Amino acid sequence: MSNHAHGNFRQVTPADCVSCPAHGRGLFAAIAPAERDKLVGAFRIATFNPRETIYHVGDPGEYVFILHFGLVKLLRYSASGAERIVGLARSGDTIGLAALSQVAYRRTAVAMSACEICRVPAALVRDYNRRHPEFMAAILERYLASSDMADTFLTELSTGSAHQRLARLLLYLTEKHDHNEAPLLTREEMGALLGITTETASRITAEFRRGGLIAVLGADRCRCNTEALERIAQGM
Amino acid sequence: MSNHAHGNFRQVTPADCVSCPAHGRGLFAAIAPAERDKLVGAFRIATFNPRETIYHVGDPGEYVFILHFGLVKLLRYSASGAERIVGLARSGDTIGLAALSQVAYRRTAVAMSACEICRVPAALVRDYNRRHPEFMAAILERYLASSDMADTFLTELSTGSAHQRLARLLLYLTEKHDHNEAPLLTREEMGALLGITTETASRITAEFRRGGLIAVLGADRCRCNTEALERIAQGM
DNA sequence: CGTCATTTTGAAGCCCGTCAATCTAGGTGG
DNA sequence: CCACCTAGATTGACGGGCTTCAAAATGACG
Repeated sequence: MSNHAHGNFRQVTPADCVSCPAHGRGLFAAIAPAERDKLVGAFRIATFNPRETIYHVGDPGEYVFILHFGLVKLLRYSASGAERIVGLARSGDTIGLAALSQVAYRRTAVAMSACEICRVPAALVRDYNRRHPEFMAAILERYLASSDMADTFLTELSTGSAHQRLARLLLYLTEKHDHNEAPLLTREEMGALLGITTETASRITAEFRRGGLIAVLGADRCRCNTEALERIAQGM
Repeated sequence: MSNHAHGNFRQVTPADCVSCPAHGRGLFAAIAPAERDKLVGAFRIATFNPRETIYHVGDPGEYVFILHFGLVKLLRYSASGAERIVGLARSGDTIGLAALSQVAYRRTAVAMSACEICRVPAALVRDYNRRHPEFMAAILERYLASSDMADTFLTELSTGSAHQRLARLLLYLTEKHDHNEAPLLTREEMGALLGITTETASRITAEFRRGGLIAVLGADRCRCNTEALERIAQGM
């Protein structure tokens, strides 16, 4: 199964939660540590390299995943086989919520960078919620966040000119980082995210770089001129 | 408040649930009738005319709404004020789920046709779930459906040529009706849904009509040649 | 150094956005 | 009853932005 093909899954101890990169932000952020310590025995931590699949559309939904660090893309495939990115997950985000409804995953989740995730059995979440109904608030909060992101994708990243879309994407990716840094996606990923071709993504990225709107730092990071990108995002 | 500006809200009795157009499909479809009868006293049924607002983005989320019949659009406004339709609701669908998280509505819900809705206090749903944790499954199912729709909007209705998008939209609207009928949207609504201009929506609609791909029935209904539209949707 | 994937750039064509005019239908008041 | 008004739909003309197809450049890696 593709969700077992990669990542070294190791057991989780209460100590892991204390030092967790997503501490205070994950699905279980709000529950009492003593309660959480009773659950973590069933958790597993795993790392993924770029391009590795965390779960695949159609896989039976047995786990939800809490992203500790890294960037994950959520994919749907069109009838023609082309992939479209319908969501992104970052540190603290929970993915695979469909597992809570005991159905197969609706999307494919693929690491875009080095990632660490915490794998939680969906049955355990359902059972815990049965005994602590107030936990539903935490679950609904995740779904609300995912619904919000979908709206952002539709309003910000799927409308306007290609220049505007790419500017908005860079600003979106900058949000969660310091010093106006953002992960630099491949041109193909930009295309799949924005509904444009790889060539157009490349052309505009190169243009932004020449114009000093972005500065490439490493192989996969860049620094953004947010003020200038903001102007482009708004169509000026 | 815009969600009180329209619609005649009237009390609900158990008898209403028996004859409910969304019977067997609404949020409370799975619970025991005896249990439901204890809740319905707090429900309110209302009707809305086209263009009337059910709730507005920013309104405090106090209710979830179960759509009995009709078509509702869910809107987000871009920074420039242009409206983008990020979702549609049809018979049996539940809207306003953000209310369960005790936050303001994230979208605006507007009737596109004559609608009847059942208004349910969010506090009542949260309370019922506290006493019957297994009810969470029904709630998660609604969120999953809304997530699925968002993915469809991104993959089917925001990619490909304008011809493809409009064909896919007509097929999507046909799904829930007999005899290949579909509600006929205004050109402006088509544009807001597909990320194209009103003029383009008009041009292609007229083209489809001339080509016999759709036949206008009344002011707001049409019959679709699904086989031909299917071919266009796939890019032939 | 050679290979392969990715990125960049070029050239041509078309789809769609923009601006504008015309047409249609429904509603109102004289 | 009809002239008038208005909102929405339709159609035209034009230009530009994006896609498509193609080739060259870059860079990672054995």
